[in-house]
Amino acid sequence: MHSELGQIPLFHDLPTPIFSQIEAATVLRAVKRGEVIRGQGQPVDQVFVMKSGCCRLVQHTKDGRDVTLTTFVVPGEPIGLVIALNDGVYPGTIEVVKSGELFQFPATLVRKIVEIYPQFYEKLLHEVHLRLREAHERIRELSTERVEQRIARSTMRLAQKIGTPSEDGTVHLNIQISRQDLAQMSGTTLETVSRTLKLWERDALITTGRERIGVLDLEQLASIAEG
Amino acid sequence: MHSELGQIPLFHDLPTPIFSQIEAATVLRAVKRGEVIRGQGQPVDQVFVMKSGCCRLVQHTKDGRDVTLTTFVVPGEPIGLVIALNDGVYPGTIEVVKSGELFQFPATLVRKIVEIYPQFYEKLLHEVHLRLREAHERIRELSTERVEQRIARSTMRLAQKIGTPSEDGTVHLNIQISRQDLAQMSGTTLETVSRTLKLWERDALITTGRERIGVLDLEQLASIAEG
DNA sequence: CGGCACGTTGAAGGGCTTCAAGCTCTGTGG
DNA sequence: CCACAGAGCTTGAAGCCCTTCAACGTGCCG
Repeated sequence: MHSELGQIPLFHDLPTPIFSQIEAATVLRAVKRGEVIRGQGQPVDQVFVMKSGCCRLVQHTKDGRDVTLTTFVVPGEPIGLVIALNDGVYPGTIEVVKSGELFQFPATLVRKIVEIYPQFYEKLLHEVHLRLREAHERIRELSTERVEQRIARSTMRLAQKIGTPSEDGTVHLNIQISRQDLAQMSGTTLETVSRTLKLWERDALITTGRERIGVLDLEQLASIAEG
Repeated sequence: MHSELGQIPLFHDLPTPIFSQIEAATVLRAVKRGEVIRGQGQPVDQVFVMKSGCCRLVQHTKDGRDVTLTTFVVPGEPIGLVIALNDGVYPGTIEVVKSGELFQFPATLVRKIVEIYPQFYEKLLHEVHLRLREAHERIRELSTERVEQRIARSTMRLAQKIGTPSEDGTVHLNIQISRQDLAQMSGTTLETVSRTLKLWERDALITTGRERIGVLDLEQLASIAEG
């Protein structure tokens, strides 16, 4: 089976024997927008690597509010690999934001990889470290910044992670994203997001539509984010 | 030189040659409350492991506000080891909260450790993973919870990490901690912390004093944290 | 074309910040 | 030893940012 798993940087340096073993156990799975891959609190039995499309990690609170923990998981990035090493559970629901495909293989294989090839730890460490930095950033933002700044930052993060520039200079967020989604990423409410986007549209910073955002003036958005 | 470095779990399984090399390069450094070990943005030249006392990681914003990123770094925990692998800079100021001692050795040695003994990655990965979980928790709290809840959580986290129960059932936070400090950990202002602590004291949940907090009723504090 | 999810807009109000002034504790030096 | 300075703490008042609730648009799909 030729799964194209070898194209993922995470697996580039793996010795052939273990790589073949993973490849043999890997399923390529097509997922659709809205689909829930794994639920919050579920044991990590299978792990995933994005091939195309994208996902997010959402944490649900007792009183029914949702918080998006990560910026979107894009192709090449792993889901659950580190937790698999600790026999842990998913800290939130893995939800598909943009239809695509993901590689899936049993969590037990992760431990086999690092046993045979401990350098694999380095890649995982790098990945987790990046997410920690990002998390720290968000803690600072949530602690000190105003809502409008935080929405601006979320928008910019999206633009740089999944945006595709079109010929007219607009950065189009090539994804369906609702006011509610942005609110969960910024620690605010959908109403406030709606009002804020409306203001920005009036000032020609962005274009908006139903579950659609286009960034016109990234610089001014950045200046809002900075205060 | 007998540095007691071997007592740190992080270094338990290290092969003798590399351990000796580290031990030889390690300095035991006494630090006092208020001392700044390394500044935000400074390259990671030296790395540290707490031996006694404790530290915190504080991020400074442009407009002069401070945010405490980690709960306190307690004995046995490392500072800068992961960043040393990426030739990075300190993401915030390392500040001593309680006088004590820390081990210090050159950042370049960290790469040597993992080259010779890649399993060391596992320990680092575990450490970073714990902090990421904690960071995600705080993001959820900051996004969805009221100030009083967040102050309650900060207080409880402190109690469980550095608290020492005394005979009368009080959990004494064996550390000097100001209203301002708690505010930085909870994403609020010192005035709000002051008012909140006063309320709790009136209701016999805690005792307070200048830079001092004692927890009387951990359960009720928990119920406030939960809403 | 009707239903439904998403989005807009208004009004009310509250939680928290901000500013300000005064108080208390602690360590220090005369 | 005591006064004093300074850091930490308390308390009040004003007000704003944002949430919350509610009602009504609007776009999309079967």
